[in-house]
Amino acid sequence: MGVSERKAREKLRRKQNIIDAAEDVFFTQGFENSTMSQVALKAELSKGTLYLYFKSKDEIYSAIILRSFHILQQHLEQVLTDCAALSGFRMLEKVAEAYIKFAYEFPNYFNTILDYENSDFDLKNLEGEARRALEAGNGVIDLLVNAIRKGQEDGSIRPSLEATEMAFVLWSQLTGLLQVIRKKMDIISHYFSIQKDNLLQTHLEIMKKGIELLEWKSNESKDTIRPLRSDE
Amino acid sequence: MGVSERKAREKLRRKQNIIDAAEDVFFTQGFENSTMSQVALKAELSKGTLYLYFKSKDEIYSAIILRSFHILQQHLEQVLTDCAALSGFRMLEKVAEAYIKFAYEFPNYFNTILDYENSDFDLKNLEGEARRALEAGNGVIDLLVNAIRKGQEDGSIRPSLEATEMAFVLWSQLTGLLQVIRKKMDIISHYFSIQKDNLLQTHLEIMKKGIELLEWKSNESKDTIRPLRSDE
DNA sequence: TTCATAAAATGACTGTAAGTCAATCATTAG
DNA sequence: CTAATGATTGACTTACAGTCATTTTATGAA
Repeated sequence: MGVSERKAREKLRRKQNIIDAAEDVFFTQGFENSTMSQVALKAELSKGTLYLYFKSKDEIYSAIILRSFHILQQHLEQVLTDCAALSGFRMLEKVAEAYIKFAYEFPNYFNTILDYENSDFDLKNLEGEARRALEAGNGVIDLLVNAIRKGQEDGSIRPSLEATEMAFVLWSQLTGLLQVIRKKMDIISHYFSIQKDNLLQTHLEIMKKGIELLEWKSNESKDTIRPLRSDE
Repeated sequence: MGVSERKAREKLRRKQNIIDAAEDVFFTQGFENSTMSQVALKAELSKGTLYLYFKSKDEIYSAIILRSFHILQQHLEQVLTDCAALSGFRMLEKVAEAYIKFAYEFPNYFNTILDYENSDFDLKNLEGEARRALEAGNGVIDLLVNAIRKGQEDGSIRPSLEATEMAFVLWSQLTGLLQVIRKKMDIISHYFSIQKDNLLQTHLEIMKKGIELLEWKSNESKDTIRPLRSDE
């Protein structure tokens, strides 16, 4: 008969509509300054109805976080597909660049990822949208792990570091830097004369030296002393 | 006559009492779950009185953040004093270790620093306790900048990277990693078999390779290919 | 000691927003 | 057409941040 299937589809669609409306409201006014009534108005539903689809305001936000990770994951997967011919290390560089690009092209989605990173997750917390968001985040880590493994096999990445550990470290470090840039750059630049592009450049250079594995050639020992900046 | 001086001192002391009480309440129950009435009760004052000393609940939290940065700064300064004889790079390593130690010895203060890092600061936002917290944070960065400059002068740190930029990158990266460890480690370990100590170890190894400047000796080119793990 | 003035403290009150639920409306199937 | 099931509603409850008219306490001059 297909009635229950249709119902289920409609329920899904309405859930997505609510998330769309919530994104609109939250991204415009900020999560704290937004009310469920505003979301309801935008979704053309009553406040009570929202609670038939989501347990709480936070649950809606978790659904947006889940979206953010899915979008990020799609972008990173695209990059990895496009760069399949490159070395594992080069792929990892491309992924880092893609994450940085994501942070600037989708500032609102990136902000939700930052909120996710700062939220406490304990095992009780872990159900519904929140669990799905976590697993989507883990999916992004898996992409990194694969690139790192490839790099360790093709000899472009130091094999002495365990791939999963390295993936978490790289993800956490870059997210930390992007967080400072996003949240504090405007103000910091009143105290220090630094620019976000230079911070990212510095990060990428340090990481390159930190994880890349170079073939041994005596005239290329990049770790050794040099008179001046190697840039440009 | 000294009356107004005494008044000012008493005002300061009572402000600190309120912060003490707020720490107690916020650290026990979490900021969101705490009420101003609870803080007032703990401080043995009425709710209204709190607002004579602080503009808002957030303002009290900012005062706690300020404390956190002061405590961290004191610890890092102590380490830098103790290690004055070491190379700039070794000092930087010691500072990183001290920051990690701080995160574990003062979990509540460290958590407030994480909240600070995730909070939006725009120029209007920037007054009162919040401004002081920001400047205390900048003080920590200055410590790093000095160690880096020293390392670049004594030849232990790559001179090609600008010291202030590098300080921000190092601070942001390590904070990012500590954030993931603090907020997600419990749950992540149900999906990946990783341990916090290994993540920190990996981070420190990568950073060492990334920023340390080595004297050129052909038998020490650490970046070159090697058959197996170099650990142990 | 007394009293007027100012400073500090109070807690009942207001406004706002998350979340609930009894009542209403819509859909389906017999 | 109608009963039953499911979806929707918005007035209501609860909780808390922040306010302010009133009360209490401290100060210093007479």
